[in-house]
Amino acid sequence: MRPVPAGTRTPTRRVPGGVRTVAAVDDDVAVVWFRRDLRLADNPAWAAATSAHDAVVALYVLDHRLLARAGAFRRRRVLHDLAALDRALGERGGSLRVVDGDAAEVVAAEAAGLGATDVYANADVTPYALDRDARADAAHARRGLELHWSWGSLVHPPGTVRTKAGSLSKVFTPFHRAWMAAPWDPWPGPGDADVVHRPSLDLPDPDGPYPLVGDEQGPAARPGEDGARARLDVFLDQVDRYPDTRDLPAEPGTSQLSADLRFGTVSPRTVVEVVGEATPGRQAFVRQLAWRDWFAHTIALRPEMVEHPIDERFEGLRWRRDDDGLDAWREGRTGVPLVDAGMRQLRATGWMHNRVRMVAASFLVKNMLVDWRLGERWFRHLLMDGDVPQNVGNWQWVAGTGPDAAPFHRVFNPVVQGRRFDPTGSYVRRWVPELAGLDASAVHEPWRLGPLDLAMAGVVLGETYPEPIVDLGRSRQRALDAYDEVRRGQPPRE
DNA sequence: TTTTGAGTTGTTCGA
DNA sequence: GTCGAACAACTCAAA
Repeated sequence: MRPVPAGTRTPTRRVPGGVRTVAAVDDDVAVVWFRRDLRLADNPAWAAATSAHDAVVALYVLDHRLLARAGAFRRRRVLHDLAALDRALGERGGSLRVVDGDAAEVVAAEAAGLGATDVYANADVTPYALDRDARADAAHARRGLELHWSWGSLVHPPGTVRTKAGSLSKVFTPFHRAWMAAPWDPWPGPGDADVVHRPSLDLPDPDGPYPLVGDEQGPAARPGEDGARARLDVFLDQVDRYPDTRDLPAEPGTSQLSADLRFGTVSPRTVVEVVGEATPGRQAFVRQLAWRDWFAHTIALRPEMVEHPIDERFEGLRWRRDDDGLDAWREGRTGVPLVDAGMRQLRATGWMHNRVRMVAASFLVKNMLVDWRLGERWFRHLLMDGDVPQNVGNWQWVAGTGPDAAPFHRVFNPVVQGRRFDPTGSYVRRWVPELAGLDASAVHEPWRLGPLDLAMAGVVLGETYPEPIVDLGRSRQRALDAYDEVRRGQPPRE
């Protein structure tokens, strides 16, 4: 990195009419490559660049391959977050320069075109990102540029939370202990470099002509750092009740920060610092962020887990092919109310309550005996917070194919889960309105009512609402048998 | 090396 | 309906 020459500082100028100019060519300009860290506060790459250089260009590369794959909710969210970042940069006299192309090549070309020698970015852990970033390293090296990496998306970077033997724990609890004890050097604050305005592509219209899957009725959450901070403030008022409300899908008991953490509109360290550990509720919430780090660290070490069960024995499990069932699951018409409610919430809003994610995932993998990878793909597509390490990690956890496998099989019973966590049935009634006439005692298992009682509630099973596509008891046993077979290494029986 | 303790989020059964 | 006990019975971390 070039030392900052004294006396060459050229402030970005505003000319009459509000058109901002490009910084002078002889400025010491660096590039900050934004990716999943769409914030200026508590952003190590941003801090490093703005501290070491006179001026910075904020760069974002539209990856149309990723945008096309993302569901409409996530795509909308990231485009709104980018617009918010652009506004925040505007307040510093600059803007976000948006380009498209192959990021690995484009970033280096942009830096070279600016006469910059240094590029700053926060690292990522997915196989896709690792490949792209390795190619970016090579492209920068070819041009004689330096690409500086920081960690900004995790509380602790991969490799820094170890067991006594120096490895990454395969069990969460010891990881959590080590994670809590890991030392904390706060990330440095930003410097006062000028933020340069560069001509830019327009951001795609967030509501533009991409194919839609859901019905797009989701609430328009406030994007960007301001939105994240507002959500954090709301959550702080209720975090002390978190242990009591976190599992109730009808209550606003969770932080609603998942998409913010996904796109980096808030720093996970900021969240940990602000929440603190003063009460059991705060401790329980911070523990969730340790899970987030744990899955990221695990995938950094085992990138193949995106496509393959960590426990290789499960490659041999004979998953059922059930195209109609998979469609029913996706569309929220399995006939199992809590599952259907969650799947419809996902389609309609791009978000599903975590408790219900577990129940819906368990239903697909255990009761339907469908390969977890198909469910993972669907969730990842639709979730606004869809994030490979988190989604894959949680799906493998539910499937029992991943780390931290319990010594025995856990098959969630969606009726029991519904009675326990949606005791009034209000969550089900909200998302499965055709069951709205059923009371709390019947809404989680309408098939237990007689036709007369159902008719009085306006329900005709098989017509207004499906019969369950599987028998919960029998399908549970089928899953236990299939899992036993695999775990005991027995050859498949014919 | 061996041993011991323990494991996010569960289910079912019977009193 | 609620509650406590029984179930399951593997793998990892750490002493």
